[in-house]
Amino acid sequence: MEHKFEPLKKEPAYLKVYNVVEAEILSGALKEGVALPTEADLCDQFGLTRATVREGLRLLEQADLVERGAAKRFYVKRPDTEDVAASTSKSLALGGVTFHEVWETLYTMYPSAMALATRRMSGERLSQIRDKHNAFREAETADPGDVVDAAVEFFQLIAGALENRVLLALLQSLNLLIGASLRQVIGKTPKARDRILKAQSRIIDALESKDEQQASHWMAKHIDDLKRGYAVAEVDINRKIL
Amino acid sequence: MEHKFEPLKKEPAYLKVYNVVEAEILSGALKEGVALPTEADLCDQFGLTRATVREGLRLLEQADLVERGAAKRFYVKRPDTEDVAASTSKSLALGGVTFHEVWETLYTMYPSAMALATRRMSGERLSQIRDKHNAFREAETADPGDVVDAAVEFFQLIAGALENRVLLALLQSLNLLIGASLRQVIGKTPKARDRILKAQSRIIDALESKDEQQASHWMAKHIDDLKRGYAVAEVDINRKIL
DNA sequence: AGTGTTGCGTTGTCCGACAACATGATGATA
DNA sequence: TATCATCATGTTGTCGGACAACGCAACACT
Repeated sequence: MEHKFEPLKKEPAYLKVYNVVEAEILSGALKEGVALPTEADLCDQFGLTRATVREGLRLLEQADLVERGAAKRFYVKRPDTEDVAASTSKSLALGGVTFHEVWETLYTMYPSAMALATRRMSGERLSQIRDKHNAFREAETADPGDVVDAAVEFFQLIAGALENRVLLALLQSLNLLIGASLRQVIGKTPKARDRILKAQSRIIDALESKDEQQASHWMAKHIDDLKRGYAVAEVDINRKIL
Repeated sequence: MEHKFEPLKKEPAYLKVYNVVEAEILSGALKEGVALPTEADLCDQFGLTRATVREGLRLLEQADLVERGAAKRFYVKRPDTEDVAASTSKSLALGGVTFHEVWETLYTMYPSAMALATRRMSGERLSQIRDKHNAFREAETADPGDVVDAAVEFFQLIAGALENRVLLALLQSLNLLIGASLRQVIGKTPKARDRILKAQSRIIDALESKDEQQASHWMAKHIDDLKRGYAVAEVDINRKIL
């Protein structure tokens, strides 16, 4: 038996730049908000040329680990749930997921999240939700886009009430996807606004009376209703959302 | 009241490269698997120099939209759920989520996913799960790392059985996080292996008899058990997993 | 106060160059 | 003829230096 050697990796220098800086951020050596050295300084410290260092910086940029700040300098930034959700949902949408997959995920996750949301919902958040709901009701907008925005925002507020960044990130991704998919059918479903309003109202009532089962129940109904919207709009539920 | 103007943005050329190529991939003009033009060709086509084009390529690379293939060329690639999950979980872990947040998400999502998994589980997948389970049982490994791997793989197989890429991507992120968090406590929980084996066995039984409620129930128990592991290992559940 | 001006540091882009490497063609050898 | 070594070519990774555009701060001016 011969000894097997690992294919020794010689990662390009620009990747090393990325890895080193990422590790420093991870380890806490580079704290959030501090400015990265200028490109010229990085060149000195790494012993590389600007072209190479800059390629590494592009990787950091795309990874959302740094952010352009004052004077175009880079500042360290830990990606927040919104960034994570945005890139996740973008990749998924791009990957060609179907209406059905999005809907089913919604149907699987949200009702069970509602139990937690009901327990953890603060009075402050609840009144915020109620306010948004009322604003949506009173703004008698005919613009389908506004309806989608209001529907998605409702989900966002619920997700935020969970006080859990992991759940939040996952549900936010989902919310973006549901927004993208709703946008494609909302124009053809005239009664959508009323149905959404009614569903939200029932869910809010359940939240106010701290009734976990009712909250779950009406959320499931709400999501089921969204599915009916696809049928009304006559979109094939197995079509890709993009 | 003064009129407010949008801050007019002039994106740098390397970003334009990224956006243009991304749009081409999205629109389908660049199909998966086809090779990107060489850097020199891209320079000609965009009217830019290699340094600039390469910065754009680094963005595409980090976004997982292209992949190095034969002869180091770039090939178009739509990100699959594994890539999405990896970057999602990495960002979250980096964002400093706690053991409790990860655990709570598991507890919220998996039991309700089990109902769907039970319905959709194919005989083939089920026997695959059973095989892995038996292999884990018979490999009387003492290596804590192997135990974690087996536990995570079990979750992965369940998630895969859902036949839903959105759910899969979300649960995969979660699986990576649970792996990372388990790795930190498994060494201090000597009975973990047995408890995990027993839990898996019960879940598999429920899956075989197509009993959704039992599957949900034992999965909830399983996850609850994982939480007990944190207590045994005396880790503060509100600590960050990294 | 508010408004030019000037200067400096930094980033965005360009040019040209070369070594390292993979691929495919060429040629030598059995 | 088949196999293997060698070389030419194309592509990427890295380098060095260069310059324009831009942001910021300090200053001078009204």
